[in-house]
Amino acid sequence: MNHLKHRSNESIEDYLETILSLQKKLGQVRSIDIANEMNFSKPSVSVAMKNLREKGFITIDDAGHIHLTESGKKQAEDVLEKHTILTDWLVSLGVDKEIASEDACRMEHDMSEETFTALKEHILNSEK
Amino acid sequence: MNHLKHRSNESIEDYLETILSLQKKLGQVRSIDIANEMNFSKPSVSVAMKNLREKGFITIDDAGHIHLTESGKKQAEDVLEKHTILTDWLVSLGVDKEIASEDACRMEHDMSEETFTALKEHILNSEK
DNA sequence: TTTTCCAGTTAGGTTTATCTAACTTCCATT
DNA sequence: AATGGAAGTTAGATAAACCTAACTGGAAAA
Repeated sequence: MNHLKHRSNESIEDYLETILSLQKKLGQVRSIDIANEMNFSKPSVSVAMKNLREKGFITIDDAGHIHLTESGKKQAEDVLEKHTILTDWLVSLGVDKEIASEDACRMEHDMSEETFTALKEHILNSEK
Repeated sequence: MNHLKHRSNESIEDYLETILSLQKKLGQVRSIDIANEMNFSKPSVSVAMKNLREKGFITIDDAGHIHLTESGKKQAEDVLEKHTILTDWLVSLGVDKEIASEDACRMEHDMSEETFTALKEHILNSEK
């Protein structure tokens, strides 16, 4: 058992994923939309957005609309892909959709690339 | 996407799992053994053990040996089972053993009972 | 017997990510 | 023009889980 690596940026990944998801759903994204979606307070999101901006994952325009940068978008897409694939797969195993999504939301941050690749391969083979 | 439930007692589960695992490996378990195994400082473990004791998951005898209570043992066994099954399964998908164990160590806290049951079922069916 | 070492504890500090309260700004309505 | 509401920010609090430094207490070694 190894207890070294630990959820370095789960919070960041969650925000980026939510931004991308809201972008698809609403067309544009403001802090308040994120707060509503994630059930966080406005200040929490405000501070988190400042952090994401400083890390170069998003920009915020004069209207307060949030845009993913290249690196932000890449990370968001990675996480969202994991979320989607995990959820669909769990549902295909018979897990309730709601629960599958909740579990995926946590597992998506914990899987190494290697494990994710192997899982995708496995799903592909199972479909045949 | 649901952002409500969040890793309530991952730390506790990790400690309980380690205690059970060390119990099997060493026969008896002291705080220092846990600190060494998990690469945590002595004070961190000391405080965590106080917490586990207060929650009724362990007892500590005069010699400083740590024993799981019924409820502690049950939870430890649950987590350890998840760890083992997840690791074995990932390995069977071609994931490197070391990485599989690391990923399992994190994912084991993320899966609902429902998901875990479905996964076990799936593994069973795949073996046929 | 004295010293040294090891296990454990206490005190206090750090980081992360949340919260509430209270403020600012701006826009829209009256 | 004044008021009210919505979005965002700032300040300060909190909780969890780790850390280091420094202490205690007992057992083994000198």
